[in-house]
Amino acid sequence: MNLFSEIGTLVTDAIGKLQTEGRLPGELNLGPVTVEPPRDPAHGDMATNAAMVLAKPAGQKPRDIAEALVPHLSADPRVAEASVAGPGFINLRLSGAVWQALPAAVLKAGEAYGRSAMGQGQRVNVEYVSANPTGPLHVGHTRGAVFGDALAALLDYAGYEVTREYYINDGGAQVDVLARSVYLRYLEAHGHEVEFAEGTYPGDYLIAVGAALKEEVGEAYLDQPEEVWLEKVRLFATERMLDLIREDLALLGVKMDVFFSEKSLYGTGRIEAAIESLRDKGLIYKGVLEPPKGKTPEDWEPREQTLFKSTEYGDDVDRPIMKSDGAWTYFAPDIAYHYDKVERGFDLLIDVFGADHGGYVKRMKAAVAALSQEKTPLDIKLTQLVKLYKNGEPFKMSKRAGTFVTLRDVVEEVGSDVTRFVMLTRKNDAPLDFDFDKVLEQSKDNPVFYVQYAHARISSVLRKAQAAGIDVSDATLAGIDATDAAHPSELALAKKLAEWPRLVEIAARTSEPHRVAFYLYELASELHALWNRGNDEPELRFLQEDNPATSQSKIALARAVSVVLAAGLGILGVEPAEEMR
RNA sequence: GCACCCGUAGCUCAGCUGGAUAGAGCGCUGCCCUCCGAAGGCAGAGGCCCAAGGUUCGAAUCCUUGCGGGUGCGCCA
Repeated sequence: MNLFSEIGTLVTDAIGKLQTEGRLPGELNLGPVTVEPPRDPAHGDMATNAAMVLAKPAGQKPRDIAEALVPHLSADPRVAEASVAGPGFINLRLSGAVWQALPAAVLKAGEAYGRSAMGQGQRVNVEYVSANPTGPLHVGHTRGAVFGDALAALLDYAGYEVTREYYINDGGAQVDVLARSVYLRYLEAHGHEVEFAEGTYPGDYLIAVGAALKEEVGEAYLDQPEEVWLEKVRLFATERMLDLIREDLALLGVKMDVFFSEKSLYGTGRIEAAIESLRDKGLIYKGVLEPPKGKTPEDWEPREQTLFKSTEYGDDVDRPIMKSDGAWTYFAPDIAYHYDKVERGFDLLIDVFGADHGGYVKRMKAAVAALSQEKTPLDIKLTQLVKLYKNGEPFKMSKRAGTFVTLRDVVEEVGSDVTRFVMLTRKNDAPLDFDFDKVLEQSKDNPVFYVQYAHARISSVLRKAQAAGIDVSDATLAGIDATDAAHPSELALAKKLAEWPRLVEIAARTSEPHRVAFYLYELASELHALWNRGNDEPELRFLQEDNPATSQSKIALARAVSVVLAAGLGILGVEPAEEMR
């Protein structure tokens, strides 16, 4: 049930009629024809650009085509008025009956109102977070987690089959550093004095891991060389860190379908297989790269490395996959990992990276294009930095001292719902200011509160109606036309509801969950406007104590609003509030 | 130096695969609770959409160049 696509069909049908009449050429691309809400509500309920985009291919004036379409459009009972305006827009005003039937239709569909078949069950893999398993998640990861999770939910809602995936970087040198750091904590647990040198992780969160290691192995690793304990401690520590990360994600309500281990790619021939696949395409060679311009590393010297010819697929320079000492670079297992994703048969891959990985985008796309013979598209979404504030003052964190603001810090301070909603009220590629005090403010400039408040108000109406003995169950309301909700403010609300399915498709197509958050804010705003009018005009209140039938009619509209609010909040991963405290 | 992202109201930001007179919140000005659903609502002021070219019937949106800000740039992950 999507009013805009229904009217869209009406428009294309009308064009079809003109074609059979010979009034328009038979071969026309209807792709650019859109039906959308006009910017100015005075223009009507919907507007189509059909006449303008068909003018050139049809070799006719836009206004002439529009005039010819109008009679076919106004013949439909849903259309109250069709008129030509401006350069050739056709403005449509829909009959009151259409709007009055909408709430019931929403309630019949329930949470599924707004779900779309756009994705056609295509399989999408969304990879997000993928933080190194060397410590707890921090604020930056939080934004990636929230964004990726909402994007996944949005795509699911839009009809895609979504896999949520986390890539564990447990194969590189950083997990050795972790192991050595834990070993120091282990020594400490045995009462030794230790010092955290450069290149180790001094964070307190490893104290417990060191103690747990002592618990596990006793004195076995004391005074032993690295060869004895490194691998075992690494395993032990990464396991613990993953548990920690899983707990952190759970705090936000994020659940992954797949945790994919980088280590599983080593020693199994899988990296080699992926590289071979590239070699077969003539994309692997040995060579020496130019030093990077502008910021040349101190110790630069030309060395021969094994390179991937990523420039073939739009990258700026070819990228090393093997170091001069013969070990793989980080890029090699990444290629193998994406090769695996391609092989698993996904129709679309999405990676969510932090902005600091922006330089990685081109080479990754090049790799996937080469590995899949340009059949599997890879979309990479970057999430920009989060700046923390407290009382308007920037919140400093020191990574060197190992004290950084963690996901847990944030969620424990403001809660999962607020964290998620706030982080989704900004485009992913725009930096985000996160003020611990502002996000908890109970006022209009706090969108979380504002949207929750709207939902809570409707819940309150439902409770009061029930207490007054009025049947306001969804089943009953779904059979009631909102004929007693025909005031302009009420119609405005119904019209906003009609936009929901359309918005879902736009948001999914652009992979921009923030659009959902903004829509919810607008919908809440319409609700509050109507609600407040009830102060001055009691006949606009949802609950009319002395008239159960009218109440049901109006409450059907209100309930439809809360259904959509709940559906939208569901995509964002936020629990709708039944009452405000 | 190169690549990517960004530049919209005093501030923070939306802006629909290009569409009509560019929107919201904050701040500012004025108004709305003797009773009723004010954690709210209504109205107003405030714009060279960074600049200059180009494409188009039509550009904040697409292309080119310049300016300004952020991020990143071999054998780290």
